[in-house]
Amino acid sequence: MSCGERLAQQLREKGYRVTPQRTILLETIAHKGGHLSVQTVYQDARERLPGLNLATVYRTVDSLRDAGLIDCYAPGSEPMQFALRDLENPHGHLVCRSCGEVSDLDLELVEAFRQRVSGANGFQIEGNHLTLEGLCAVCAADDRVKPGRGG
Amino acid sequence: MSCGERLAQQLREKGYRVTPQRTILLETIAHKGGHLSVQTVYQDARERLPGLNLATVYRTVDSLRDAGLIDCYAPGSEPMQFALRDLENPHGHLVCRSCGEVSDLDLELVEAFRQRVSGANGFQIEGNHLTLEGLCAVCAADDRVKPGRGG
DNA sequence: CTACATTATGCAAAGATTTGCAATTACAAG
DNA sequence: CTTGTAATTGCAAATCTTTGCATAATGTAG
Repeated sequence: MSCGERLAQQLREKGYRVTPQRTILLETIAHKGGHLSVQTVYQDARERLPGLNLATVYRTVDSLRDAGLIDCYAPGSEPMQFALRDLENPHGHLVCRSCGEVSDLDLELVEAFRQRVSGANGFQIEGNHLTLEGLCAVCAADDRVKPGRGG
Repeated sequence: MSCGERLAQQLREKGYRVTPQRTILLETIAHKGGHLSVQTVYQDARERLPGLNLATVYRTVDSLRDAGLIDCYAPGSEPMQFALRDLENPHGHLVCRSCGEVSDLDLELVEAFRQRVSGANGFQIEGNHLTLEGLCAVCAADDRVKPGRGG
């Protein structure tokens, strides 16, 4: 079973229908790998399925996210991005507000926090979808980045 | 010194210029209170400053966020929302993916997590801007919400 | 108060994302 | 394989958000 087929199977198990559009989008996402934008995936997938509509890509991304196959995040004010969820090594995302760099966040670190929040508020944070904004180590060290804004 | 004046002062101290637009937007935000959308604030502020442009509101919200006067978050797929930062009681936001409810997250809970992440990745999470998605206590208890999607 | 450098605004256009609706299609059941 | 229902798609239009550029305004220094 190919990678794309396995993902389609996961999707079906979540109660979603497996359509040619979704299959091709899933294959495209898996093939490209890394952090993707809607536009990127759209243009790539369109070569194999010319009639594909942008709205479908948006809706599919939403479905894939709901199904837990991909994780989404919005780096800064740029268009949304997403990545295939890594089942071997589940992790969150840390997005640097200054340089836009996206790094991985170990889920173990999240878990303790998750439980404390759950205990205090009853709120269930989604560890896997977790995306946090802030400053990466490099930019945080750079004093110029934010303070006072007085370059 | 009025509330709006104090906020304008904070803005100036961060290196931003204080313009009529910003002043009125700040007053509007402070006056309305709670969780606001760009549209809401735009329409309200426009009554006092008819020439006000929507792009200016977007840019101002961005500046206020940078200056740390407001906190932004995007509940679900709806338009962005924001709220005046509560200096007396700094907190993050918990947004329920199911019902959209926004609740407050005690910053103390975040702090320990923040430090662990900082230690592991050198990444500095912005506690004050922190907005987390997940399921609120009510929706999490509701079994129908997500699992299997086989309602 | 005046002049200056820089930042902010308005406007219009572009880009990103969502939504309503009719036609199509996947999947389950017979 | 045929039938029926509910989910999905494409399309077009509506929303939301960002951006380029010329003009106007702020805050600083003389």
